[in-house]
Order: sequence, then structure tokens, then C-alpha cells
Amino acid sequence: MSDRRTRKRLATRQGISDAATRLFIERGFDHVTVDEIAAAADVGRMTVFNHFPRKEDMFFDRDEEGREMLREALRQRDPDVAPIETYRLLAHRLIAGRSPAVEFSARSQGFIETIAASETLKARARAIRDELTQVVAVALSECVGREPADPDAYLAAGLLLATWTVAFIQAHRTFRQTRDTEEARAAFLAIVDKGSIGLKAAMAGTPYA
Amino acid sequence: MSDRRTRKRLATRQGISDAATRLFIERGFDHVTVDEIAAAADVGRMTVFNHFPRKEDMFFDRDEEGREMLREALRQRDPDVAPIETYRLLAHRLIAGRSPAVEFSARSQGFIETIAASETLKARARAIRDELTQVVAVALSECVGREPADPDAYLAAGLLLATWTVAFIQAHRTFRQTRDTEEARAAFLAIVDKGSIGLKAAMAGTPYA
DNA sequence: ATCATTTTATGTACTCAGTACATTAATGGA
DNA sequence: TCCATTAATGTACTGAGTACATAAAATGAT
Repeated sequence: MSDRRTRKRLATRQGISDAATRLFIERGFDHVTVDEIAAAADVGRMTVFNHFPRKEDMFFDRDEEGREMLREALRQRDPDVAPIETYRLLAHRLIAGRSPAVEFSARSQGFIETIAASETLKARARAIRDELTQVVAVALSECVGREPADPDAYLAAGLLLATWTVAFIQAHRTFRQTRDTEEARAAFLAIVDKGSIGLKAAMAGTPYA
Repeated sequence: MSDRRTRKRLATRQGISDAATRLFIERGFDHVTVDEIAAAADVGRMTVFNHFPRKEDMFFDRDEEGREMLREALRQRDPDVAPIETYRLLAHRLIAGRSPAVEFSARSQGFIETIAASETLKARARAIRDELTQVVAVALSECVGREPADPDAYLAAGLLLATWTVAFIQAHRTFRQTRDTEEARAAFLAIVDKGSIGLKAAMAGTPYA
């Protein structure tokens, strides 16, 4: 088994990502050079680019998990529950389960502020949001047996991600002002629920609602 | 009057933007250098950066018009029509009026494909979408006399821009497949109308619906 | 018209992300 | 141990964007 190899490779990768993320949060994304990251992680500059084609990839290193979560939610859904309702329930489950994906804490605040301070990181966050929209659209259409390019699925996915995005941002705003995690969670769910009402109305008559 | 100065400045700016856009569409955004743009526009390289801080600014040179249109729609609205319905009517008006903002033609197809082929241009397109969302959220809250950070306004704006974005993309897909402008227009309005139903449901009980 | 002022165009020299390509070194299997 | 594979690294380059200085053009007042 060629295991030590992969373990070492992953360790190197993690070391770079950790060093980079720490530096980004400390000093801001745009005030950290790749050379400094390489030095901090004690690797060569090219090793950094070997593992992370773009500088911002070191910060958003776990974005595949989000995609997988959204796919998995529909894959394991209760057939009696409509896809859209499944996603609403997922939001509640993530909050109840203290999922890091919707965490409102001093730590997550640091991440958010780091992103907000950098055009590059904001751009990547938007790209990830678009990817998630695609994932949901495809998962939705597949889930009800429609073609992958079904316009209804795209509208549903767009509305869903818009809702979650606004919910996330507003919840973080709430947390910033109140420093109260529970209040932020409540704000998140309130907006998700409100958006779900709209989503269901828009999808009335389709298999998604 | 210091008019020739501004006229010359604007002419220089327009010349750069025109040359750049032509080259971008011809050869792809990433295969055109700023030096080539400067040469094509017959100006110095620094003049390019003087007018356009970012390369992609030369392509998206008229994005302020979109913001102004969305603000103006609410400013001049019929008080008997709800803000959300105002935006639905705006979409229909733009289509009926053959507005370049929602044009489906071989020319617009060229623009879209140029954007789709470049991560940088896609990133800027997403940023513009976010800016439009902000504009709508602020305009909406202002329009009904709520605070500018009203969560309902942000949700409404998010859902609205999500709807328009999906409508625009799907309509362009329709056009690409059918080459039929009218069919693309119909697809655009169908999705906008469907989204509006959801938007109204989500905003039920607020002054926005 | 001429000169001083302001604004616009431009040149020089730099930083830094990202790429192409070559090379070294570590690892695993035979 | 020797060979094949893969990871780490070095060198040299391209091209966007910045800082700062300068030239050139337009303006207004005299």
C-alpha cells in the first residue's frame, strides 16, 4: 500500500492551508504573499502552487463538503417530503446539530470579515455560491426525473441559494450586533422559512414543491 | 467652459473600451494583453490603467446604467402598485421596449460567450449582480420607509435578482438553441413571472408585496 | 497672445500571482 | 538493491496592477 505517500502529501497540503489561512486572517488576504506562505509552511514556493493553483484555494479548502451535503440531502430524503421542504428541514437540522457550515461565533466572524475585506475572496465566495446553485439544480431535476437543464430546477435552485445567502449574511449581521449565537441562529431560520414559503409558491404545480 | 477637456477624455476612454471589447470578443479576454489594447487604441499603457483600474472594467463599462434603471423604476412607480409588482412590470416593459439590457441576439450571444469563457469576466458579472442586489435592497427599503438594512428587503432583492439571473441565462440558452428572439423573450418573461409569484408569497404581509 | 495652473496622457521601475519546463528527491514495488 | 512513480522544488518567464515622476495639452486670467 502506498499510504505514507498520500499521508505525507495530505500533511504538506494541510500545513500550507493552515499556515495560509492563519496569515490571511491575521493580516488580510491581500497583505500576504505566496512566498510568505511558503516560508511559514516551510515548503518551496512551487510546492504551494502544486497543491493550490490559486492563492484563494488555500482559504476555501473545504468547499467540496458543501456540495456533497446538498447532494446528500436529496439522496437520502424522505420520499413523502417535497425536495424544497427537504432543504428547509436540512437548514433546521444543520442549526440544531451545531453544524460548522452555519456557525455563528467569534471564529466564524473572523472568517467572514477576512472574506469581506478582500475582493478576491469575495469573488471566490460568489463562485462557490454559483457552483452550489448548479449542484442543487442538477440534484433537484435528477431527484424528480426531469432533464438536468430543467428551467424550474434552476429557478428553484437560484431562489434557494439566494434565500440561504441572505439568511447567512443577515444572521452574521445579527451576531455581530448582539454577540448572541442563539439569536443569530433564530434569524437564519426565520429567513430560510420565509424564503421557503416563496420557493414553494413559485414551484407550485411542479414536482419540486 | 472646460468642455473640450471632458470631451477628449471621454473620447479616449471610449476608444479604449471599444478597442478592448472588440479584442476580447474576437480572441477571448485572457488572450488579450493590456499592451495590445493600448496599441489598438493608440494610447500609452498607463492611459489604459488611468481610465480603467481593472482590465475587466473595459468590458463592463456600462454597469452603472443597470443600477440606475433599478433605482428609477421604484422612484417613478405607481403608488398603487406594490414594489415587487413594479419590478415584474419593469421586466415586461424592458422586453416590450426592446431594451438592450435584455437583448437576445447574435450580438448579445457574443458577449455572453465571451463572459462564459473567462473566469475573470464571470467573477465581475457576479460582482455586478451582487451590487444590483444591494441597490434593489436599499431602494426597496427606502421606498416603503423602512431602515436600509431591513432583512425583508434583502430577501426580496436576493430573490428578485436570482429570478432575473435565471431568467436571463435560460432565455439565452433558449436563444442559442432556437435562434428565435421571440421565444427567448417569452422564456425570460415566463421565468420572471414564476419567480414573482414566489417573491410575492415570501413577502406576504410586508409592504413590499 | 502669453503665462501660470490644472488636468490628462504617458514613461519608468517595481511587486506579485501564476505558468512552463526541467530537476531533484523521496517512496514503493520487484 | 534497482527501477518506476510521484511529490517537492528550482529557474526563468509572462502579464496585471501600483507608485511615482514627467510631459503635454487645455483653461483662465492678464
